[in-house]
Amino acid sequence: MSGATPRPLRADAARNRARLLDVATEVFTTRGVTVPTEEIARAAGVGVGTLFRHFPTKEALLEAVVVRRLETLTADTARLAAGHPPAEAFRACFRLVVERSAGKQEFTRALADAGVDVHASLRESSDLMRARLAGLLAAAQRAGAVRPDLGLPELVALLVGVGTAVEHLADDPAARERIFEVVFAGLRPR
Amino acid sequence: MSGATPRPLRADAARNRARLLDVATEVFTTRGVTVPTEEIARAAGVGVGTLFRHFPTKEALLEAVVVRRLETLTADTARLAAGHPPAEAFRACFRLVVERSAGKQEFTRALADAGVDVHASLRESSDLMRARLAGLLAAAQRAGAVRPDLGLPELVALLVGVGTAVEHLADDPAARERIFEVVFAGLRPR
Amino acid sequence: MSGATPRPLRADAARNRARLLDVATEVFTTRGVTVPTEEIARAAGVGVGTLFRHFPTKEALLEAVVVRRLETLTADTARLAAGHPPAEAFRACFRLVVERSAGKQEFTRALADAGVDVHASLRESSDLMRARLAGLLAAAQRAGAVRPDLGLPELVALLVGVGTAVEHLADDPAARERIFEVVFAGLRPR
Amino acid sequence: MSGATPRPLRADAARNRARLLDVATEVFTTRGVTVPTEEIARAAGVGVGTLFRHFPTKEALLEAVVVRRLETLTADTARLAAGHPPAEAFRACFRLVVERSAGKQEFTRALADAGVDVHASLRESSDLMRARLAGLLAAAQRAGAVRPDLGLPELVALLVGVGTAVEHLADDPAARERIFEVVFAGLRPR
DNA sequence: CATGAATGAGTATTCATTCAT
DNA sequence: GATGAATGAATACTCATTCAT
Repeated sequence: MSGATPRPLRADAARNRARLLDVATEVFTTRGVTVPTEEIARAAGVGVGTLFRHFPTKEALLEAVVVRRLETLTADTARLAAGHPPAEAFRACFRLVVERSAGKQEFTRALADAGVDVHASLRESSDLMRARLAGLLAAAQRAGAVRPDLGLPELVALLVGVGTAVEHLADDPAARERIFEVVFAGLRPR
Repeated sequence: MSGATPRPLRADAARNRARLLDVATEVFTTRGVTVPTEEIARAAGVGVGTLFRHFPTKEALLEAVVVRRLETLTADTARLAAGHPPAEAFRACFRLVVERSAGKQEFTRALADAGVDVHASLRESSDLMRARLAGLLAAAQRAGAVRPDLGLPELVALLVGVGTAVEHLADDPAARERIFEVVFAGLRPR
Repeated sequence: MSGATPRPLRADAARNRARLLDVATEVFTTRGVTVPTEEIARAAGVGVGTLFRHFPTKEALLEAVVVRRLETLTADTARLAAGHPPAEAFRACFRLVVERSAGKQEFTRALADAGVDVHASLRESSDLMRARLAGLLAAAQRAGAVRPDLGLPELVALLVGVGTAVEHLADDPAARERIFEVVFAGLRPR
Repeated sequence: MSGATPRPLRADAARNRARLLDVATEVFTTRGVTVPTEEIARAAGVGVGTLFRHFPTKEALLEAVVVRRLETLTADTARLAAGHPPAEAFRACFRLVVERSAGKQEFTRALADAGVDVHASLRESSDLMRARLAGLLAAAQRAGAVRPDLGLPELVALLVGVGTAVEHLADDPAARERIFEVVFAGLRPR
C-alpha cells in the first residue's frame, strides 16, 4: 500500500526533513495549526522552498506530523503493555493514549476539514494503532476487567473524549485523576 | 443584569438580526468558524454591511451565536429537570447537554473556557449554565446518585468529553448508548 | 448665476441645515475631511438621511462649508478695511485672511481632489473675495505701500502660502510675527 | 548611524524595490496618498504581495518615498551650496528646496512635522536636512545677507509656504519670480 | 538541492449613499 | 420631512504555493 521505497535521501536532506517534522510538531502543538508555513520553515532554519520540497502541501506536513505521532504512540503502547497483566496493561495504555493526545485534537480536525480523506492517508498507521487497541481490549475483556459488550469503536471514542476532557483540567491533577476513576469504574463489567 | 435594554429594533432590522444569528449558527456548526463573513451574509440574504451593522466583528457574531445557544440550553435544562427526581434529572440533563453540544466544538469550548478570558456577555450566560449544572450535581449527590467527590469542573469536562466521544459514534446509536452507560455507571458512588 | 431662489425651508429644516453646517465646519476642521458622514450627522443630532437630504453628497457639504467661510471672510474683510487708510487696510486684511485660512487648506484640496471643478462651484463667492482683494491691492499700490508690479494672482498665492507657513508655527507667536514682517517688508516698493 | 546594513538584496529584488519606490513617488505625488496599494503594485509591474514584502505597510512605503526624496534633496543642496558664496548659496538652495517640494504636500509636510512624532528613519534624514539648512542660514546671516533674527523654524515654515504659493502659480513663471523677489527682499536685514 | 522573492486569490471591515418605515 | 437600516464596492494586508536565482 505504501508502494516502492522512496529513494534514500541525501544526508542533509534527511536531516532537514527530520528537523522540519520536529519543529512542525512543536509549533503546531503550541501555537495551533494556523501558523504560517513560513514561520515553521524559519524555526527549522530552512527556507520555505525546502519545506515545500519535502512536504508538497501544508496539509501534507500536518499529516506527516500526525502519522509520526501515531507511530510513536503505537510503539510505546506495545512496550508499555508488554510487562503487565491484561487489566493493568489496558489501564496503563488508556492513560498513555489519553495523555499523548490531549491538545492534539486540532490536528486531525484540521486534516478532516481540509477535505482530505483522512482515513485513506492515515489509514496504515491508524490501522496499526487500532489493531493494538483491539488486542488490549480483548485481553482485558477475557480477563474480566472490562465489560464484554464494549466494542473497539466505543473504546476509540472514549479515548478521544477523555483526551478532550482532561485537556480542560490541565491544571488540576486531582480532578483529572477523578475523570480516570469514573471512566475505569464505568468500564468494569456489570 | 444585562444592563440597559437596547432600543427596540425596527421590525425588519430585528428580522435580519435573527436571520443572521440562525444562519450563522447553522453555518458555523456545519462548516466551522472559518467561513467567510460574506458567505454568512449571502446565506442570510443580506449584504455584508448589514451583518457588520448588527455584529461589529466576526468574533462578536460568533459570541452572539454561542450565547444564544447557551441560553436556550440553560432554559431547556431547567424545563427538563423540573419534572424529575434528582437522579433522573441529572441523567436526563447530562444527555441533553451532550446531544446539543455534539459537533459544536465552539459551543463546548466556550462552555468550558468560561473561566478564562471570554467576553462579559458570554461569561454571564456561561455562569448561569454552570450554576444550573452545579445545582443538578449537588442534588444528585445528595440523593446518593453520584459520587460525592465529583466537582463542577470535572462534570463540565466530562460533558465536553462525552460530547466529543459521541460525535465519533454519530451513526451507531447502540454504541453511543454504551458510552452513556459507561459514564453513568462510573459516576455512581463507590 | 445662482438661479431661482430655492423654496424657503420649513423652520425646522432650516435649523437642521444650519446646525449641520456649523457642526461640519467644526468637525472637518478639528478632525479632518475624512470623518465619516455618519459622525457629522450624529454630532448634529440628526440622522444621516437628513444630512443627505440637505447636501446630496459629502462633497456638497464640504463645498457649502467652504462657501460659507469665504462669504464670512469677505464680509469681515470689507468691515475691517472700511475704517483704515489703504496701507494699513491692506496689511490688516492680509493678516485676517491668513489667520482665517490657516489649517483649512485641506478643505479646498479635498474638493479639488474630488474632481469637482472647484472654480465652477465656488466661483461666485470666490470671485467676490478676489474682487475685494483686488481693490485692497490697488489702493495700497496707489498709496505707494506695495510694489506696483504685484498682480492679484501673486497676492492670492502669497496669502495661501503664508497661511501654510504660519500653520507650521502655530505655537510660536513671535516666529509667526517674523514671517509677517518678512513678507510685508518684501512687499514694499523697490 | 542607520544601524546594521540590511542584507544585500538579490538583483531582481533590488530592482523591484527601486521600481516600487519610483512608481510610488510618482503616483503619490500626482494622485495623492489615497491611491490603492494595488494600483501602485500594478503600475510597478508586480503583485501586491511583492509590494508588501518590501514595505510591510502602506505607511512604510510612503515613509520610504519621503526619506529618499529628502536624502536626494539634502545631497543636492550640499552640492549646490558648495560652489557659491553664502548669500548666493542661500538663495540658490532656497529656490531648489521650493521647486522640489512644490506639489508634494507629503514631502514638505514631512519636513516640517519632523519635530512631532514621525518614525525614526524619517527623523534621521529630516534632521540632516535641517542641519544643512541651519548651516546655510547661519552663513548667510554672518555674511549680512539675511536678517539676523530669523530662526530655523521660520526658515522651514517659509520654505513650505513659498512652495505652496508657487504651486498656485505653476503656469506663470514671471509671477513665480515675483514671489521669490518679495521673499528675498523681505529676508534682507532691516 | 536550497533559497527566499514573487504571486494573487482571499478576508475582515468601512463608508458614502439609497430607501423602506 | 426625518430616520437609520441596508447596501456593496472598495481597501489594506496575509499566506499557501511556485519558480528564478
